[in-house]
Amino acid sequence: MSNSKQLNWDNQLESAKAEMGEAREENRRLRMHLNQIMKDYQTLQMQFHDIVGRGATKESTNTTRTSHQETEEPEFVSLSLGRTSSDSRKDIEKPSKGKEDLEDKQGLALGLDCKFEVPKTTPIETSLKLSPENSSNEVKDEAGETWPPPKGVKTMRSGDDEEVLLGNSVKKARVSVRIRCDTPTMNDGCQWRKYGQKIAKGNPCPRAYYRCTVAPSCPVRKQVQRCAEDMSILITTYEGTHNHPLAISATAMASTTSAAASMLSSGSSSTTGSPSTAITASTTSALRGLNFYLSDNPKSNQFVFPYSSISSSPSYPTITLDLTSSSSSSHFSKISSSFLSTPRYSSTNLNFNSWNNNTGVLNYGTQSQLYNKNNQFGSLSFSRQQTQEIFYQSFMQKSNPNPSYPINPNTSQQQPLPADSIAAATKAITSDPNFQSALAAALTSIIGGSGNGSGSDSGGAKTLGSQGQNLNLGESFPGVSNFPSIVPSATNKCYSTPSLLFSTSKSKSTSPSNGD
DNA sequence: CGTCTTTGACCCGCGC
DNA sequence: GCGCGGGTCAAAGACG
Repeated sequence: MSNSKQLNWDNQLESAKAEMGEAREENRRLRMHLNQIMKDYQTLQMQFHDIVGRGATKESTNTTRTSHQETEEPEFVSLSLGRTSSDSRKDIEKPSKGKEDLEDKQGLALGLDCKFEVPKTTPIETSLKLSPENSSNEVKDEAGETWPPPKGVKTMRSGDDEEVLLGNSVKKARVSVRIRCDTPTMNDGCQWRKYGQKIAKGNPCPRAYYRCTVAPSCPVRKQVQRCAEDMSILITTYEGTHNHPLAISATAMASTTSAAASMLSSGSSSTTGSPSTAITASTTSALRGLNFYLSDNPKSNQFVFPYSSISSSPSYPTITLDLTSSSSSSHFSKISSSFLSTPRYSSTNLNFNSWNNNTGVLNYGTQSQLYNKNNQFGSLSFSRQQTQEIFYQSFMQKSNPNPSYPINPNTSQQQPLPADSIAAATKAITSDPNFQSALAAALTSIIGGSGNGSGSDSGGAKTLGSQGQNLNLGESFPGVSNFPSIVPSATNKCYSTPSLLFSTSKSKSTSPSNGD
């Protein structure tokens, strides 16, 4: 009995080792990639700062920009809010494409470099995969109300030029984000001030109105409301484009919003309310960012929003990103599919449920298989508390795999964790809405990652500070100052876009320190 | 004391 | 024209 058992063990061990070996290699490769990406990022950042520093001659700098854009893209994308996408692509491709290409697919790049593989030339006619039913549904819910069309149509508010540019004939496009969140609002990296609250028809939950206060003239507003059917779902609707530099954590959402605006504007020309809309490359890229790397299928320019929908009511087109799922059990997969890839792949990607009991190791190892399949992040399995770090770690481990993070096959080997506890934790994660939102946020932020330098982000501390703080990755990652930030936070906080927002554990009181 | 949230009132657009 | 509903304003209160 013991013999056979041991044999069994040996076998398992061997296979595990083999897997680990593979994983290790992958790891190394990824690390290298990461390194390179970091370098690129830094370079770009520097250039970007350079440009920015030179000035606010931005208007006229367009020409200059183009030359620089290639490098500054990551940040630029965010700042330009979807208008630059097309340019951005350029740079994206620029960095050793061949290599990155791979990573691209792997999703490992996580948009650090904003590598949208958007088809270059010309706006792509992409068919948004939207479910009309959904769209109508959701939009009805949160976006159904009509926002005043301050900019394009009615009046040009101060500093709304951008919007006007985006769609003079289109009313403000809005982006609705549905996410599971316990907090009254999700931290999207911006600073908001509540200016009103109303009970909307058809929803017992009051709708709160927020205004971006990062810049006095910023036209961006958002509505926050809980879903009537599922109170755990927070629906945040954004409108407008920031007319100021954005905090790193805010860029994702911002770019999405503007991207949506542009997309919808372009789409509106064709058919409102039609499931498919013509999108410009820029839009795509931006939205992609929001979607956490939907699908990088080379074959498809298809802009896949597995859980998003577009609704173009005659005057107020809205994109709804559903980062939740109605079924609590599967909601995570939904999210994962949202940002990892198309649904068909999603299940394989984030194996929060797949715990290797035999080895007591989190399933990172299997990534080799999954990895090869679609390379979207590999398969990551986390234990709740470690998840955040793991996630983060997967980026950071570049130089020193932290033994305490089971994600690393090597380490896991050294530090087998009690399968039970981990399994339980994994389960917990899977079912923890907070984690989902945090994860989503993290991804978003990573993707949208860009200049946090503004500090506006942290400025949100006052308003949103309570909801979460950004701990600049730079802190823990000296080399990268503007790297996406990590936001350790209270368990029940939600983050929509901000950086690596990891809910749960860590220090929930990191707020004030970082931002500035 | 300053800032932010709350909340009732007001304004505006839309449908009937 | 009227009523309804959404969105915004702004005074008052709360909080740090």
